[in-house]
Amino acid sequence: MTEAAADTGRREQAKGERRSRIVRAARDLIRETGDTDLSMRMIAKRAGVSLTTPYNLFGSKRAVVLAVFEDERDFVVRFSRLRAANALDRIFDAHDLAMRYFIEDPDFYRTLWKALLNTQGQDSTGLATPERLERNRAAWRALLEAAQDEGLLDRAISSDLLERSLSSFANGTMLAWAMGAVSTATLGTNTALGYALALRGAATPAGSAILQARILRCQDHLTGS
Amino acid sequence: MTEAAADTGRREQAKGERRSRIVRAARDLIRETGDTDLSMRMIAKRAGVSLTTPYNLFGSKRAVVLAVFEDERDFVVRFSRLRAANALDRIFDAHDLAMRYFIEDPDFYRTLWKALLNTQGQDSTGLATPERLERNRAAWRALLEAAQDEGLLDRAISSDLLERSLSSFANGTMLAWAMGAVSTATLGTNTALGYALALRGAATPAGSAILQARILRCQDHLTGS
DNA sequence: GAGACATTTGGAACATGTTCCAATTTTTGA
DNA sequence: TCAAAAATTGGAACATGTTCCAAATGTCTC
Repeated sequence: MTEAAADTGRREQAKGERRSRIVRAARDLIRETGDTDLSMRMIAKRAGVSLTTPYNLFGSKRAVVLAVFEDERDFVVRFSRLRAANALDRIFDAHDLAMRYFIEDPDFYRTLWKALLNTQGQDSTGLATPERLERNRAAWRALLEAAQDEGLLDRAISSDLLERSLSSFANGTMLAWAMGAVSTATLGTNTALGYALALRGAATPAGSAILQARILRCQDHLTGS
Repeated sequence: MTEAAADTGRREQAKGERRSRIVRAARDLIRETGDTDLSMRMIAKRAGVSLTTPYNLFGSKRAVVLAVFEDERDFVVRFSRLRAANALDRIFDAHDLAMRYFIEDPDFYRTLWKALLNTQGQDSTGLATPERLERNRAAWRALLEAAQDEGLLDRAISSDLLERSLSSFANGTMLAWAMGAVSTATLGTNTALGYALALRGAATPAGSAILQARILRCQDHLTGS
């Protein structure tokens, strides 16, 4: 009996097996039928389990979809590889990294988003698992603090609150996108513009110049051809 | 037969009567039972109409809720009465005006928001009627352009895009609030901070000073006691 | 007033998310 | 090996949003 037997017992292992089969079934169904026909009964049938099993393992349809979302999207691990010259550019590289998912597979992620917005129950756990959320926030805060260290962002403005603002802005744009008010083509530039504006509101003179250039570039891209 | 008889016929009048009875019933139900028990069958019973009538008149439950929302909330008409010294302060006064609804009646509006987020159908008409949306946007744009005229915001940055950014930010924060990630107590300051950051990203040096003060004030309010 | 028209009505129906239950299978611990 | 514990299973049930239908009710035009 090993020391880590507690979470590797046959029972837990089978549970994990079923769990991932359900997530995979949900993902494949969204990929294939895009939005329509994503019912718990179908997911269960596809995963080869009973209808009640997903409820035992996840609790609700929303939780299943959330698991699909988090299974697909873990870009934070790639943050360390960003190599842009200054911290502000690294922030926008990270932003590109995050957006790429949505832009390259819009139908899939739009469906996911819309499903996550359905919070008729009283749980409403937000758009990510608490742990995942905290990891993401910490990664973004690190980027912001690097920009402060490089003298591009004002130290007087809390990196925590700034991160919160950027995140709210991103979610607002994603919401507009999920509802069809923002096209996939302009999604990336739209959020980049918002990031640049908010960051410039917290920038030192040195950072402000860099960000102004980016703002104007985004603007050209959105208004010009 | 009067000149405006076309839309005042007995038939249309009765329709409008039923329409407003349904909206009123939905509003009262949300007010009384807060979130739970807002079903089409209940709305219909309360309004004294058949279950199919709301579908004839509005099309979906979401459309009924949207009608409740717009019936309650038309703050734009009060914009003209804002009398703050400079255009930037007027923007924040307008923001306060908009937020007051949510802060003074959080349960009601949270329920409304959550219902509007449910877009399982393929219509997904956004968070407001197109006409209403355009009116709101125009009002905000006017405020932003006034700030440009007063030399507080940079003319090089499009008021249209800036408005879009502010609106996305507000929606993102409202989303977090509707999902419980942001408390009602901090909702106003949270959105104000985001507005101040984004606006400062588009400000002239004169405007920048005003906004920096506001940013620090918001920050104190959010972090301090 | 009479017929043509438009709407509402009641009711049933469907697919959905979710919960409950007793019966069954699988895993665990001695 | 065997009994106890834990989980899945099948099935039914409930409330929901939504749609369909024939019958009834109202309104308009002549």
